[in-house]
Amino acid sequence: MAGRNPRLDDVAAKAGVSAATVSRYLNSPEIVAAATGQRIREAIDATGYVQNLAAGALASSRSRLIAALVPDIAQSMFNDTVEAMIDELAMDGNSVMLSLTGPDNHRLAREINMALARRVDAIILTGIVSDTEMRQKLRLAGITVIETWGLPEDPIDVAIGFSHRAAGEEMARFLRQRGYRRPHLVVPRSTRSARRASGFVTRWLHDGGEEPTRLEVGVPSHFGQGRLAYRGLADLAAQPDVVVCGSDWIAQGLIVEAQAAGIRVPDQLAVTGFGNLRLAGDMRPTITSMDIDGARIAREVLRVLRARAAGEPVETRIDVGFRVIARESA
Amino acid sequence: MAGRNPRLDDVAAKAGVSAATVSRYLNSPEIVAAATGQRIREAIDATGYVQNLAAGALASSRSRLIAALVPDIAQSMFNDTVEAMIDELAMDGNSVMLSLTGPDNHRLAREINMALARRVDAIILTGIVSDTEMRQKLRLAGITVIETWGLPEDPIDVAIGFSHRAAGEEMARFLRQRGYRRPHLVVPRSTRSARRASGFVTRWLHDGGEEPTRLEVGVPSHFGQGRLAYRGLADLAAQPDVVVCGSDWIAQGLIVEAQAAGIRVPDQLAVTGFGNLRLAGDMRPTITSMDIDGARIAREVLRVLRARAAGEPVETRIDVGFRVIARESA
DNA sequence: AGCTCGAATGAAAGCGCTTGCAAGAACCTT
DNA sequence: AAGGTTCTTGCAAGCGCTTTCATTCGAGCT
Repeated sequence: MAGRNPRLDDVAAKAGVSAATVSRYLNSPEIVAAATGQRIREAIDATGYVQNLAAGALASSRSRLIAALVPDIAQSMFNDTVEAMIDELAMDGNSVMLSLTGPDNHRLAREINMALARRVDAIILTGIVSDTEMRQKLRLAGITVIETWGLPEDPIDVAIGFSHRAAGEEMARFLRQRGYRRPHLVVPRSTRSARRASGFVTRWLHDGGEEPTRLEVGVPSHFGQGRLAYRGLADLAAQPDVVVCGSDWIAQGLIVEAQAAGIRVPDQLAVTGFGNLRLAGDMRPTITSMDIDGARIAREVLRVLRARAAGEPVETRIDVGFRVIARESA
Repeated sequence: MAGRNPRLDDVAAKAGVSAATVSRYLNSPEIVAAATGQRIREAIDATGYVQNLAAGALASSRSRLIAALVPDIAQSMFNDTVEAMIDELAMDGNSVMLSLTGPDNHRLAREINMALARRVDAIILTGIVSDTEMRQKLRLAGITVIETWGLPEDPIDVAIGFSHRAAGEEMARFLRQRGYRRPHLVVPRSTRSARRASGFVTRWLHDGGEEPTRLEVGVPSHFGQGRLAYRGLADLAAQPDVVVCGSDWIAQGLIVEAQAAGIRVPDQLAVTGFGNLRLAGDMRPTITSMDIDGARIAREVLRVLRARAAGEPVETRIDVGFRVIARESA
């Protein structure tokens, strides 16, 4: 032992083979003879050897590290997706480096540079990178770059998501069909929310409705903002018949506040959310929301990564769609 | 250029210095002459060089990678702490590898091995590792291991947290003093929750109360469980006057369900949560909860890591305490 | 002028693994 | 039995950086 950690050589010596063979056994057991494998396994146990992936990464220029960049995890609609991804990537022997880019993607550039410096095998972005220079840098990096939760015309590499504009339009269509006439939008200050709101308004006007009122709220979205949003209604000239919230949390907070004020939802005021989080189905009343299949996004990410690893071609734009989940609140 | 990525050598050649100097400039700019630094900076820009941290890690045996193991991130009280940690560690040039160990720390062993194989500089665990063999392995790894959110007698290395038992006792004392007589406990199936419940009961009985009723619920905790918990009350022989929930989410769900059933909180039924999440203060009624300073845990983690890096000694048990936040719900 | 000392830099030996190339062994095939 | 395959395995050259040790150079001192 002599203090230092056992290396491949030590295992090799003990097993009576070369380091190369041990390396092969570790990476693709099936190509070494069964008997040899057995001896190597024993040698590993005997020495207490722990593979050094850092050295392996350098030698093979495959780090098995994947960077996932998200704005935050404290209150994020992406958490389920991120969790599913981490889970599944771990199955393939990858590790996920989670980087927080902060509100407005504040630290995006820095975190991308960090990921590149670590020679990650892939970078998974939440949302779309707008900075042209950064996009170029990522293109040149020669690794898989996946943009999720959005669907740009011209992805950096691969995009997996849906059209926020179309989702907004769909919600407008849905509410109009249900007979609502005066929607009020509660819009978090993010590009994605803005796009949905814009889609909503376009469609609403197109269908003959009047310009909806709106309130902008900060990000990340949370329960408390729903309460604020409810109070904001008092300032409106005409009261809305439905409040379209940028997230289920906001919708939930708004409902609680409305109820505390003695307002019945949806009889006196209807509410919709976005994201179809678990709580949307659990709330009283249950919340009408827009479902995005986060697990599907995670699966597609995995599929793309595997295809790339196998050298197969992949689509560059994968639309996972969305759908309105009609419940009690609207 | 010739296709391959520029290396340290390329930068060195361009700047007219040796690779060693460029390396020094990159890692501690202050030790190279100002003029040389300037030339190196220009050479880096000119070549578009991106540092290869994987190679650096191998050569220096410092990966600047830190593993954070948490049960999940979808619905977790630790998210704020984890977020604060990732944020701050990033400032120091570290990256965080986030591993999900799953309910019951299902995949804990695997993820620890992975972290060790990547030669992380430190491992931050959520909760306490119970497996003796694993504890031993971590001790021998020779890296900083921080257990958080708990305070074992004999930490693997460093523990930063609080006594769950004491927190439970404190809640019992608080409620008793407020005049409640029949508490009902809603206990998530986790070691930590169980310990708090146990502390609560001990203290409650000690103070002359009767054995509280209880309901176990699955993990991770979420809003929907609060609703279920409320319905579970119907099965009780005697109705409680206060429901002590294992998390704020459960408390929130329970309140919503109670209100939907026409029960006034806290007049007819009081409720307490745990964690003092933001929503506890935002809910109607606001939720009485137990505050754990997650940001403080993050700060202490950082302090320990820095002290270790500087070779200074550190305490092995850091108690961040807890405190009851009395609000409207109880 | 001669000497010491610190600052700045270079040379070179790794860090621990992967992998292309090649050779030996074992097994067929005709 | 010779020639051809297919498996297994070893050799050795890296992967791109860090760091020890040694060297150079100029400044400060006597």
